[in-house]
Amino acid sequence: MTAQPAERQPPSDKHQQILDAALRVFAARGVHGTPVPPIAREAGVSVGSLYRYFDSKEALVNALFQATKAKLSEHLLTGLPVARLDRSVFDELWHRLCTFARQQPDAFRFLEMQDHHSYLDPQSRDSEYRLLAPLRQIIELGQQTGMLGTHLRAEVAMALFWGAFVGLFKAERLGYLTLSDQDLAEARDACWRTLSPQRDTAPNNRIEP
Amino acid sequence: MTAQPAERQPPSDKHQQILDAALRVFAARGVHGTPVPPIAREAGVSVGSLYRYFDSKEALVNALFQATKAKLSEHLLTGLPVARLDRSVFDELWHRLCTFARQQPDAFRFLEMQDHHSYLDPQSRDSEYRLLAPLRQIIELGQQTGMLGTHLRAEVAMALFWGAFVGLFKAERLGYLTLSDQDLAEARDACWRTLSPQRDTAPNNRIEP
DNA sequence: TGATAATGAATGAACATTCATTCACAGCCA
DNA sequence: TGGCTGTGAATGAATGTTCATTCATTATCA
Repeated sequence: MTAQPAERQPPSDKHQQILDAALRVFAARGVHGTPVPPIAREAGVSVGSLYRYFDSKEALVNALFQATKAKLSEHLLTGLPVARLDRSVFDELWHRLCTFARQQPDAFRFLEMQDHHSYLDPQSRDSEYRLLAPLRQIIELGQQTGMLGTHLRAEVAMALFWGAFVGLFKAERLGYLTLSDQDLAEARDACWRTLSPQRDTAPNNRIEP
Repeated sequence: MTAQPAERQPPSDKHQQILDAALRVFAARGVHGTPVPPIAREAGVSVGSLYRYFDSKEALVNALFQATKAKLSEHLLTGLPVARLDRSVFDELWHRLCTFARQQPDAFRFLEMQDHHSYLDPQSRDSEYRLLAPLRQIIELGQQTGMLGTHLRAEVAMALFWGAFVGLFKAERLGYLTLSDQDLAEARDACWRTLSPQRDTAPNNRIEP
């Protein structure tokens, strides 16, 4: 993008400073609830500068959404062995979800909040799909190879799983609980049991090998 | 305008009309994203009248939140047999959740949206607790009577379950899937399996009868 | 010096809230 | 009966505030 070789600190990247600040403020107060001047203040720049880097608040929201979505996609999917979905891959995916939610709580929250939907342009909505599609593919693959049960349609399985994970961290953020590592491991096991083939009550609907 | 003495419609309750309209508009556009005049228009009253019934937008949001939360509590808990949590009680609870989400989608959405949190007063936050506390008690009871597994702390189990359910309908609202009755039944079974005692991998930690 | 970046007060649009006025009707009087 | 009046709900233009955005000015640097 820029051709500067040297910049020690990344002061060149006011662009990035602004995105970072916006993420913090949006995560705390929502998009509709956040005026532009506080974003600039948080980023340590003037309002005018902010508008030098982003055409409008809407453009800022969309850029932030896509960047954050891409960061999550990369964090979850990069190098993930997707040839098959067995227990170890599932555990790895869970671990990555947890580290993202823990290390980048603002990003996680921002992506899950709904109040920016009216701002999002088609490209942002696409970026949503670029995360969800691979995840669904992984689940479908798991079902085809018999590692996951087929008692749930893949879309339904994904909605349940994703919702459960989000619910966990949402409950923590709202102060209803505090998640220990053991809690997370137990929740992971519970989710795996939900997705894995039924052993007792289900009729035989396994796929021929 | 009309001089009818016997009020056929219940125009007496402008209060209720305004609450109903606000629910519709908030569910569609969010609280921060909704100006007051559209609410009044949707309710068929003037802005001035709205302010006769509610001191401020904030007061309206809080009244609506508490009323809606109470409606959900009543829908879920009234007459629910809570002496024990067995499969039939769980199914009944699931059924009630589904009918609420289906019949009152605006109410369901409004309660789940986060963007009104900055508006909520302590009393509204209390009303949140009045729904969650009984649900957690039910889960704890289920664990004590051995109907539910103890592999998850009750708070964690609740967060997973609630999150999964919300995720299901959120995915439908966003157009990622369409939930058939069969999907809902299968999701219900999957959630029950998540909560019920582990049969294969768990050590014996049942409670003495 | 000229070009580019940064600034924050200024601008106008959109907002929440108010209030002077209208309106419908019940009670009252002649 | 027909007109007069007090009352309080209803109205929406007016008000002051907050917002997103602009731009004249200043600072920076090559």
